[in-house]
Amino acid sequence: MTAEIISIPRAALHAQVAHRLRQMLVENRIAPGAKLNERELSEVLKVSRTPLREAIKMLAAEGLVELLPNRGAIAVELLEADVLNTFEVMAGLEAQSGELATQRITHAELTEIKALHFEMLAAYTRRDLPTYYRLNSAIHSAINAAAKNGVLTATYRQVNARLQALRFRSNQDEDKWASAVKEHGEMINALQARDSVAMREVLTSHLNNKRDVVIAQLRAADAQKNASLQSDKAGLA
Amino acid sequence: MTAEIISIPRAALHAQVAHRLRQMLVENRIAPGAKLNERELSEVLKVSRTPLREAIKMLAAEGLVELLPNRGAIAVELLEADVLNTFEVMAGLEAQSGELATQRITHAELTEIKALHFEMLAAYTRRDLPTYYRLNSAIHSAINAAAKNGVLTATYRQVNARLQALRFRSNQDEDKWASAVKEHGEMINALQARDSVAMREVLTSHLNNKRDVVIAQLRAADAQKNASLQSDKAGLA
DNA sequence: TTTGTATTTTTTGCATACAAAATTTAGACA
DNA sequence: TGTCTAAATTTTGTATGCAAAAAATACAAA
Repeated sequence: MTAEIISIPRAALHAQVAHRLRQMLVENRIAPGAKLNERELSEVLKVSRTPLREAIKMLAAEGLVELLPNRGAIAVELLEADVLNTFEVMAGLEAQSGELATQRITHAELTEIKALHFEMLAAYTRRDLPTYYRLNSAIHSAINAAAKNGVLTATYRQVNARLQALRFRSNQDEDKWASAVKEHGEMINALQARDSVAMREVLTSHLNNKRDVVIAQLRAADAQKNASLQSDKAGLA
Repeated sequence: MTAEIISIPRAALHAQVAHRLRQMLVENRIAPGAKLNERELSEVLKVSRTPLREAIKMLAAEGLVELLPNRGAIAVELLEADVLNTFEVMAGLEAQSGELATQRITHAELTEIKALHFEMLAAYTRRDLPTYYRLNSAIHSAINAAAKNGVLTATYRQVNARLQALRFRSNQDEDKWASAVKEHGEMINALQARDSVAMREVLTSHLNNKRDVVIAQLRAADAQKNASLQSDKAGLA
């Protein structure tokens, strides 16, 4: 008797590589604007260049890297304008997800989202940022899933992927954090009341607030960087 | 003096191949569900399998083909549910484009859209379907461009690409066509009045109507196919 | 005929090899 | 020292080769 059928034919190499690269990009282990050297990466990931290149092409189609003719690929660099644009689209997608979710969510789904919400409140109370983030994005995904539209989910995932790289280096401002939690409460209420207008509104402003937090962080990081560049220069002079 | 820099380094092979495959998929020259045989395609396109495979991976990331582990790629088959989902997302994206366009459109852009609209009316009057379609999609693209959000444009293009394959085999019902034209007039008015609420509404219902037309065509085509299968069976019996 | 199985053929997936382009380095000259 | 040019090196892009998996075929048994 063969034990449970061996297979589970683990993902093809190019898919594995794409996954790992995606992770590296999102975690900023590959800096924005940095070149993806094929020989180097193929050594690190221990695969030949063929599946590596296939993976890079997928990431290019996803918008995570940019292809320069005869010069390989670089990790995309998100200028402030890009971030604003991305959040604008995300706001639209989340608003639509929420709106549809109020119409299509099942009792079980709503129950689960409420449970996640309480878990998130616990993480918030403990100021446990990693857990908070995890639950936060789980809730947003659950709302999206409740909209019962696979195309919307795929689109949402793809657009959101670009922002992950930014979110990674973020620690919250207390006031903003408090309002984000409050907004989440309002989402639950709107969902429960099946109030699609309210849902759209709260999600739109929620995303706008997220956008403001991220932009503020970006600017702070930029100022930091410029300051240190300045002091370097002074040191050299 | 070097004459103008020779370059124009025409797109890399994998990009050309991706372009041609995209076209073949959209024009239904590769049937939905059909397998993409690598050897065969590489002979037809006169390239080796390497850039071909890279192109296929890009199309997979774009959602135009599906990758089956160890079994290559197949052209995605859009079930009715997928079509509905795609139109739902497109409606959201178009509504957002229109809304933003009312806020950001320039005088020159509006003027050009009006001109395109009149050209489209001419094509409609002549019942020149191909020209009508071309102008129709030019107008929608122009509205999208007026929203001044590159991420929105990219997302719009990608989601829309899936539908192109369907639109291709469509000839209009007279009444539906008339209302589509009327809705386009309302768009122009809303844009001119910078009325974002009206713009959102007209685009949403415009897309819903498009959806209904496409679904009706799909069902008609399906019925046709089933009928002919039935008669084949009868012929054999 | 159908069904199951073994064998052949085809096809995919990955690695390697080679060509072309870009980058870097070295050297000549001012 | 600085700058331009040319050779060397590196890197990307494409083709080819080989192994493993899937599909097709042939054949035996019910």
